[in-house]
Amino acid sequence: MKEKELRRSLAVLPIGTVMKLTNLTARQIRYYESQDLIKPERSDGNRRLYSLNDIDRLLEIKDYIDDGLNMAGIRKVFTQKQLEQEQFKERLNKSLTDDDVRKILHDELLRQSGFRQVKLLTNSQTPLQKPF
Amino acid sequence: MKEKELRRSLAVLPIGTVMKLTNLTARQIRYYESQDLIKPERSDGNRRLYSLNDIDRLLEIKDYIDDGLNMAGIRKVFTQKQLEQEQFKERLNKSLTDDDVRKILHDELLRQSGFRQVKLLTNSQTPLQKPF
DNA sequence: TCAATGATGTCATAAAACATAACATCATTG
DNA sequence: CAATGATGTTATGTTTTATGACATCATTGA
Repeated sequence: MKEKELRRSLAVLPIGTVMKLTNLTARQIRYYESQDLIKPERSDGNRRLYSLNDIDRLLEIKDYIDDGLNMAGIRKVFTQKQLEQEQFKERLNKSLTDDDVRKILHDELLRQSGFRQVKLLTNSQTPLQKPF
Repeated sequence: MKEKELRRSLAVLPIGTVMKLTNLTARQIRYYESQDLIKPERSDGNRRLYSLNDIDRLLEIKDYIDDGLNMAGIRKVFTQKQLEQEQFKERLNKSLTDDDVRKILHDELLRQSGFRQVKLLTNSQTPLQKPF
């Protein structure tokens, strides 16, 4: 999936392509940029370069405008969304490391047990075991 | 899936984007066009416009060149491939219409049976009926 | 070997696309 | 009604692209 993410964030589309893909005018697209709703990269010759993710974002902006939001409102929505996104990733990370710990623990115990059958009530460090 | 096909054949990418996406020079891309290996659309202002399918095709061309084929060879490969594609579709179509016939026949019989067990050899103009 | 061919590079020129900034328009709202 | 927000329009300068001509360099067939 990392491959796909990369493609989607590859900034290669000039503003003309973006216009066709979003049905927005260049004026609108640049204005949204001036309002910090989107931040395209630049080519060597200073041309704006957009990614597929940028396209998605512009379409999202269009939707919000249709819903009656103004630039400030959309900006808020985006920063809020980003916050949630970060929190989600953080939680995901945490749970993953917890899982790692569990896995490590499991392997450790497995090694200690020497692959013998688990006996309950042996002196203290009785290894847990899961049938694979 | 029709949606995706549409997107993939949407010609919106100018040659500069194609260069970045394929690592080919403009000279090469235009040359392959002059050799009938690819046929991009044109904008109102006569700029070449490529689709994602075109990108794929150009990458394919690159591969064939790496394999030692020349333009004529690649052209042959493509026309051959197209032939096979057409035959495949034809066969697919045929099988589909056969399937349609079967389905229609089945519905017909079902209707004639009036949801009773299908009895062969009844003459019966039994009224049609659809559940719900 | 040598000339022909194939693939690509490079250069020149004109046209199209783009960037930026300034001013115009038009609706909404305090 | 004046201020603000969103977008259109116009002007000017830069970058990209199209096309055609000529250059280079490797391969190949006679």
